[in-house]
Amino acid sequence: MSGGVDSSVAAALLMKQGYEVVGLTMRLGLGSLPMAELKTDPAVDAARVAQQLGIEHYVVDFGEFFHSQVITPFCQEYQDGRTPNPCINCNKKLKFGKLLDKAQELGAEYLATGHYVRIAERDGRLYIRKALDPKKDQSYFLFSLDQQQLSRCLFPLGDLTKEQVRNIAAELGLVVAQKGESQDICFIPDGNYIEFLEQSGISRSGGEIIHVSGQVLGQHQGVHRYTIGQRKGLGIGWTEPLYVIALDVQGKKVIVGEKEHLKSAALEVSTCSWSIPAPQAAFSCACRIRYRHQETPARVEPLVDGGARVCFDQAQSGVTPGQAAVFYEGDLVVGGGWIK
RNA sequence: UGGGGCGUCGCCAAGCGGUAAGGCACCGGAUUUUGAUUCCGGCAUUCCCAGGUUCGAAUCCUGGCGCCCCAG
Repeated sequence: MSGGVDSSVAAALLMKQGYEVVGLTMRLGLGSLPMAELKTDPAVDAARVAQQLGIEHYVVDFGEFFHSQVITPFCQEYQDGRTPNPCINCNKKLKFGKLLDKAQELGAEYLATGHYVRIAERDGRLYIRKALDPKKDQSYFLFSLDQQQLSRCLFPLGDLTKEQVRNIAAELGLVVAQKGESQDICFIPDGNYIEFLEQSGISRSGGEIIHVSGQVLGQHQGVHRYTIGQRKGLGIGWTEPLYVIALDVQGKKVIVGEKEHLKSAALEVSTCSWSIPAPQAAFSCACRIRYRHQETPARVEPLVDGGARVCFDQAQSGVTPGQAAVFYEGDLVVGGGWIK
C-alpha cells in the first residue's frame, strides 16, 4: 500500500472478494533525498486506509536496497549516456522482489498491487496482460517479471478504469479518495533530474552541441542533461526544431538534427526476459519502445547472447538506449529487453 | 569615401505608405507511475540612430553609425 488511491482500492477489492488482506508499505527511507520533503508520509496515509479497512498494516524500510538497486544504477546510466527507466527495475527488484519476499515471510500467498494490468494464463505459462483501460495500462513496466514472480501476483485493478477506482474509493469513504495522480520519478518529486544527478555526484563536463551535418551549433553543460529525442533545453534558434539524435559520452558531444534523423528501422536489446518459452527463431509481434508508445509491428530475432534484434515494419522515432523494448502478442506481454 | 548590397524580438525571417506575419529559442500550463515527444497559451506600442516629407512611415527623403561583397 503506497498510500495512494490505487493500492488502497486494490486492498478493499480483495477484501470484498474474500481474501484475508494484510497491508504492507515500503518506505524507501531516502534520508536527505526529496522523499523526505513530501508533505504527507505515504506510510501514514497507507496506515490510515488500513485502519479504515480494518486490516493489519506493516511498514518495511527498503531504503538502502532501493538506493543500491535503483537510484545508483539510475545515475550510472545517465553517466553512461543512456536514459534509464528506474520504475521497471523497482518493480522487478523491490516490489516483486524484496517486498514479495517480505509478504511471503508474513505468511501471504500473494502480493497484490494497484497496477493497472492483468494476468493471463496460456499453455501453462503466465503472462502480464494489458489492462482493460488502455489509458492506464502499465504492462510495459512489468515485462521483466518471471514466472515465479507472476505466480504470486494479484492485480485487482486490471479490469477497471481509473474513474471506477476513484468511485470505489469515494463510496468506501477512503481518506485518500481525492489524492492526485502520482507522477514523475518518486525519488525526484520536483522533476528536476539535472539537479538530482548533479547533486548525486555525476561528473558534469560541458562540450559541443553538433548538428548531424557536422556544424557546431553551441555548447552544453553535460551530456547527462540530455536524452534522445529531446527538443526542449537546447537553446538553439534554428530554422526548424532540433532534437537530440545521439549522445557521445567519450567526446562529450550532443548530436542534434531534424525530426527525420530520429528514425530507426531496427534496434538491439540485451538481457531479454521472456514469458513465452525462450524463442529459438525469429518471430513477429508488436513492440513498444517506451511507456505510452503506440506499439508497432516488428520482427524479433533472438541472439545467442540473450539479447535480440528488433526490426520494425516502419521506422520508429526516438529509439533510446536504456529504455525497454517490450514485445506484445495481442494483449499479452511475451517478453522484452533493454535497448542498447 | 571607387562600385554594389544590407541593417525588423536572443536566432532566422515576412513586410515595399495605412498603423509589426511566421518559424526557432525561451517562459507558463495540459497530458504522463521513466526520460522524451505532443498539445494549449504567452512572448517587438516597435522596426540601427537623428532629422525631414505625409492625415499617417519599418516602409519615401537627408545625414550619421555598423556590417557584407566586388573592385583595387
